[in-house]
Amino acid sequence: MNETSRFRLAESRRRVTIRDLARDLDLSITTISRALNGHDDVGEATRTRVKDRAEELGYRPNRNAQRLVTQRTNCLGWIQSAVDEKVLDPHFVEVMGGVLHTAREKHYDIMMTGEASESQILAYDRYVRDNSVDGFIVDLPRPGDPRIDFLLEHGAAFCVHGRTERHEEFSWVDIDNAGIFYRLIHLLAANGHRNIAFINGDERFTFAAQRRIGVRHALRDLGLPPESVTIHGSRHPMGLSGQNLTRAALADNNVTAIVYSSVLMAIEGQATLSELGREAGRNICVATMDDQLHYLDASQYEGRFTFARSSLREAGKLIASTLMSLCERPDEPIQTLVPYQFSLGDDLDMSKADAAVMAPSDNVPSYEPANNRSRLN
Amino acid sequence: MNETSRFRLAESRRRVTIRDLARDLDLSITTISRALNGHDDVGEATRTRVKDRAEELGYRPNRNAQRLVTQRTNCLGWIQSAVDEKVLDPHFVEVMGGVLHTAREKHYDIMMTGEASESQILAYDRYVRDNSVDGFIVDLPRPGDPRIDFLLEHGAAFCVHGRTERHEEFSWVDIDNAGIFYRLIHLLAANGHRNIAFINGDERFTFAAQRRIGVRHALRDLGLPPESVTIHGSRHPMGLSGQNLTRAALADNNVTAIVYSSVLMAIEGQATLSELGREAGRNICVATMDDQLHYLDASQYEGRFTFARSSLREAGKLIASTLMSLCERPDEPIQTLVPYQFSLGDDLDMSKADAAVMAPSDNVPSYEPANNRSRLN
DNA sequence: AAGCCAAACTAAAACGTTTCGGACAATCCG
DNA sequence: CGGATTGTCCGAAACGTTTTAGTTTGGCTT
Repeated sequence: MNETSRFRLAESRRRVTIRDLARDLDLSITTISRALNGHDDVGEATRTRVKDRAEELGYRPNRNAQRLVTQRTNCLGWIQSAVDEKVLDPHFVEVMGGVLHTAREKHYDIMMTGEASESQILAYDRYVRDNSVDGFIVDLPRPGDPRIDFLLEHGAAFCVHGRTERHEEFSWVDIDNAGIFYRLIHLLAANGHRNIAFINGDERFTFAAQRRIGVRHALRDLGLPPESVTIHGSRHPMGLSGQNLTRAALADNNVTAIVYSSVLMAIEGQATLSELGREAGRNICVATMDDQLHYLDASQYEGRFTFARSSLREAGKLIASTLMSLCERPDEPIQTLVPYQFSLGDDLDMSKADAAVMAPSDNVPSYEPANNRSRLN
Repeated sequence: MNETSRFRLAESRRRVTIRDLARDLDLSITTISRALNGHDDVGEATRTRVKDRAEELGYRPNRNAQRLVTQRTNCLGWIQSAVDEKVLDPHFVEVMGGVLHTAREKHYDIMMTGEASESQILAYDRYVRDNSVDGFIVDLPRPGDPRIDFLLEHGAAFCVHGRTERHEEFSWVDIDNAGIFYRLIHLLAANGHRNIAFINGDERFTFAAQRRIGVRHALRDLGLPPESVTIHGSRHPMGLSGQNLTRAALADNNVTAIVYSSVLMAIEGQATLSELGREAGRNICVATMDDQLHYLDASQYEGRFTFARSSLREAGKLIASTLMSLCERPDEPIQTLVPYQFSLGDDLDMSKADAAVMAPSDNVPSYEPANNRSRLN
């Protein structure tokens, strides 16, 4: 291959720019731009001519040039906290599926980054300042989460999956964690269960802390002693698997019901139940949150388990659409409660419970901080 | 708040640019840039002065301006095929954890996008042309995968997690799927198992197809009839859960061993085994691929299961580093086989098997296409 | 026929960087 | 002491868009 042909190849490989297109069509760059972007000051004939030729030549506007001049990126940032320590879990992909789905519809991309927890805030800071993204998705909030303070401080657009303090001030998508578990306990109690094991998620996160609060309030309102429900640690850290936790829960022979915070743990626990001669729906009552993890097939246990069902994928879709509309016109915070439904096992009877309490639709989105310590400001 | 103070606020909120910094330090823009980027034609005194002041003012170079002028984005594209139909599964997050970890180290971000399968190639095309990313991660290749042909055609940088046809021509990270399952069958046969159930992954993907080939070759080399191993469909589509498949496998009472393609299925199947009065390691032999899913705790089954263990997270790290070095100097394809180890259950004896066959270290990276149909070109 | 208006188009500035080619001193060498 | 060398710094062009503030053209009024 001689120099000339190599040059030609390189030349032909060059990406076609708006200038090339303008020269080719003998029009100004301005007209090309405005034709392609649908402005109304360009004739219909010209517009189709431009569009057709652009298609033919495979012209794509350079995203970075666009972003530079418009100051908008059409990218949503999603910073993964502590990729090493934190376990990206199966629930996460479910949310991500929803986010990607809806983001794509509006031609947004997701910019994802892992970050050690010490440098977390720095990562947000960097992205805010260097024009990498238009807004942020914030995952798994904790009580007093510094990310939220930071983002509010800097006036950045963001949507939180979950709630924590200051939740009136920012946009979020969440389920009624407290309410769901309040009602689950209520339902179990109404069906005669007085010795319940509760296997919660990681209570350093607000979602799990809220669930525990829901349980506590249920007992209080039912006038039952706190010991009616024993709490069996969280799924994390590693080693506290569904199997282990289930075994620990059933060490007390009086336990008649187990409430799981995740269907994944419930399924893991199944083997242990069998080994111990327990059968869900017959001699042990199993209730669990069902996040509708696509990969798992929870329908297997329909009728044997009691489910509180809510779609994490749906939550992901809502997070994305919330954040995108926030990026486009940031006015009031947008706050969405994702609905859920109960699906009872054959061993439970809904009619025994107070209908007014059980109806999720009557629910006033309840949230209360895990503790009342005054916030730093 | 009056107009003036509002203006001031807005003004002070303006992101600081290199021009601001230059004016502030009474230096040229060029010098700022070169000082910050470590060029050697700027005095040490000036360099520290610039760096300190940049830090003070919180200056961050506008990424989009940088990307525009350098023609490099420091972004890796990861296009998720068919977010709706394809199930983003727990294995995926594990790989992602590794990718994010290593990408972050070298200051790369991951640009993620979901795309319906019809428009898949279009999405790659767009990203290639519009300067969105420097290279691509390609997931879950299938036989004759059009994405690979396309990317080779366009000379784009990419790294595939897995192999398929033309694997000599591109960069990949993979495990020896065929070899692993070849040896697993060999091991089981050497320990007297003559009726084995194999629960494979989705055979539309090469990883699962390769595993099946490994099984077939093992039987051939051992001189055992093909019926010695029955294949029980894949995990997908939905509804074929670990429970269902395990039940189907044990419908044949003569089955003495089950080989799972994923530890997730193996764990799901545990409940079913218990129900059927089988106990792993005692009256049923369970062997499984263990991808070291962080969220699961497979150590529970140490000694009862036989594991072929390989880290998906490690694979993710390798994918990222491969792709990044490809982006920086694209020369020869980089091809990496991720190692694995066996961890035998107490019911199996390694010494009964031919050591020469079992040693993974002796393995010649084997790959053969699932079928021999000639490729379209 | 002059003036006006709308429709269709465009030149040039701007976005915020990096880099090329040079400029200007101070130092070194013979 | 003059010329070459070295160490620092800088002006201007370039990257590929969008947008502002027009200009041109032709038809329509009156």
